[in-house]
Amino acid sequence: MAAAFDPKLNDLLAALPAEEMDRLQPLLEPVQMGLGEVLYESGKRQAHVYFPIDSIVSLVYVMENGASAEVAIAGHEGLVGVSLFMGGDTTPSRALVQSAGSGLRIKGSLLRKEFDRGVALRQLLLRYTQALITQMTQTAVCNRHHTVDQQLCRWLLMSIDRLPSNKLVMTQELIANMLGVRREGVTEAAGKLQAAATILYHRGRIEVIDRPKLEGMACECYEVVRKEYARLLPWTVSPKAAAKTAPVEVGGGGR
Amino acid sequence: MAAAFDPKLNDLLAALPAEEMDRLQPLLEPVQMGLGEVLYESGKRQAHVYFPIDSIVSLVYVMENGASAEVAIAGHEGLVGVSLFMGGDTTPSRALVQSAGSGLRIKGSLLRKEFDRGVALRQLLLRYTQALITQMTQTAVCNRHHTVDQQLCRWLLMSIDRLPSNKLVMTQELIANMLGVRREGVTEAAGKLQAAATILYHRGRIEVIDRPKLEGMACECYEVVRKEYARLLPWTVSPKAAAKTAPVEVGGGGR
DNA sequence: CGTTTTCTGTGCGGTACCGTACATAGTAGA
DNA sequence: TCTACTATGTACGGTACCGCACAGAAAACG
Repeated sequence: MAAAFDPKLNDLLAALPAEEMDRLQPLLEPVQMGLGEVLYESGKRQAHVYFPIDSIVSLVYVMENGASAEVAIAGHEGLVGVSLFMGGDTTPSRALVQSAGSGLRIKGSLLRKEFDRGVALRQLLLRYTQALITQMTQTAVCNRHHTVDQQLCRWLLMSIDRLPSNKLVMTQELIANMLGVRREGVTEAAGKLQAAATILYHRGRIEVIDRPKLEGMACECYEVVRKEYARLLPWTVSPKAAAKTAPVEVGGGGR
Repeated sequence: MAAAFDPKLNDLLAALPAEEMDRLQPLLEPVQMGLGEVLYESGKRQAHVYFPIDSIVSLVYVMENGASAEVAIAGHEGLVGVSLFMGGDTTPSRALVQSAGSGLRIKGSLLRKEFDRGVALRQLLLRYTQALITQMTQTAVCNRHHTVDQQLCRWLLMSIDRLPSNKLVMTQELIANMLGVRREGVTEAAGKLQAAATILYHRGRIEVIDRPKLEGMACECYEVVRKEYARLLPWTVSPKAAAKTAPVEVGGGGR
C-alpha cells in the first residue's frame, strides 16, 4: 500500500534533489480522490496543494448561468494549487477530480515555506506553472478556432497521457461539461471516432485503440502543449506520448 | 522627457519597496514601442522584460494556418515576459504592441538575479503572474461561451483601462485579429455599439462615450478579471474602472 | 488633381453548433 | 421479472459565425 503513495510516482516530486526531498517528504500525506470530488472551490481558500499520482484533476470555470469550461488538467506530471505559492491563495476556477485515484498533498503554508527557502523546489514549481500557462493559453486558442471533433481528440489524448492504460471512465455528458459543449455534440464526435475504429466506448467507458490516428485527427494544440511540457519538464514525458515522436506511419491516418 | 519614463508610472515598479527599487532603478532603460512591434517572438528567447507605461502589449498566439487569437494583454499595471523569471525563457505565443507608447525594460538575466534575491520583488511578480493566469483562463472561457458582441465590449474595456483617455487607435481589422474572428463580425458588432451611442468610431479611431453601458453589454468575464486584478494587485486599480464600483445608475444602460 | 490604397459596410450561401424533444438500450434495484 | 434510471442516439428548427465577393468612402500619394 505504501508503494502506491511513493513520492517518486509524481514527476515533480521525483525531480527534487535529495536534500529538498528529505525536507518535504515528512510533510506529505497520502490522499485518495474520488470522481467528481471538488479539491478547490472558486474563490475559496484551500489548505493543501495536491500532487496527483494516478488521478487526473480538471481546472474548470463555472459561469454565472451554470455553463462550464475546462481550462487545464493536471496529473502525475504536475500539481494542483499553484495559487498557494504564487501568492493569491485562491482562484476563480474550481478544481475537480476527473479521474479517481491517489495522490499526495501538503499543507499550503508548509509548502510555501519550503518554496521560499529551497531554490530547486521553487524553480521546479515555477517551471511547472509556466507549462500550465501554456496549456491554458492553448485552451483559449483551441476554444476559438477548433471544432468539437478536434477538441475531443485533444482531450482524450491529454487524458490517457496521464493514465496508466488507454481506458478511461467518463460519460459523454461529463466530457461535454469539460469541453463546454452540448452532450449531443460529444455523442456525434465520439460516434465518428468509433466508426473510424479509433476508439471504443460503451456506457461511460472509453478505450483508445488507435492512438496515432487520434493524434492525426486532433488539432495542433495537443502537440504544441505536449512539446512545451517536454521542453520545460523533460523528465515528465509520458512513454506513451514519447513513442509518438518516433516516425510511426499508420495507414489511412490523419484527415 | 525624463518624467515620461518615471518608474512610478508602472504600477508594479511603483509598488516595490524603496530598497529593492534602488537596486532595480539603474538597470531600467526607457523604450518607445511602436504599433505592431513584436517584442517577443514565439519560441524565440528574448533579452528583456518590459514594463509598459502608456503602451499596451497583446499576447497573441498565431496558428499554423495563420489564424490568431489574443490570450491576454498587459499595460501599466503589469509587465511582459513572465517566462524570463518563471524559468522557461520562451513561450509559444508572441507579444506585440497593440497601442504605441513608452515603457521601461530590463535585461532578463539582471531581473532574474534580483528575482532570486529580493523577496518583495519576487512576491510581486508572482502575484502579477497569477493575475495574468486569471486573465488567460477567462479568455479561454469567453472564447467558448460568449458572442462576438460581448467580447468586443470586454476587449474595449480592457484596452481603455490601460490608456490615459477613452480613445484608442485601432482598425476593425486589427481587433478582429485579436479576437480571432472575421473583420466583418467586428464591423457588425461595432455598428451596433455605435447605433446604441456607446462608442464612436471612424477609420481606425474609436472613442468610448458611454462606459457604463459598455460594461452592461460585456460578458461577466470583464468583471471577473477586473476584480481578480483588484484583489491581487490592489494598488493598480485604474481610476476609470474603480469609478464603476460606485453605485452609478445610468438611464437605459445594461440589458 | 487624379490614382491608389485603406478602411468600412453589406449581402449571400454554407456550416457548426445550439436548444429542445424524444426514442432506444443497457444497467440496477425491488 | 418488472420497473426505474442512466447513457446514448437521432431529429429538427434556429442562429451565430464563416468565407467570399463586392461596393463605397475616406485617406494617402503621386
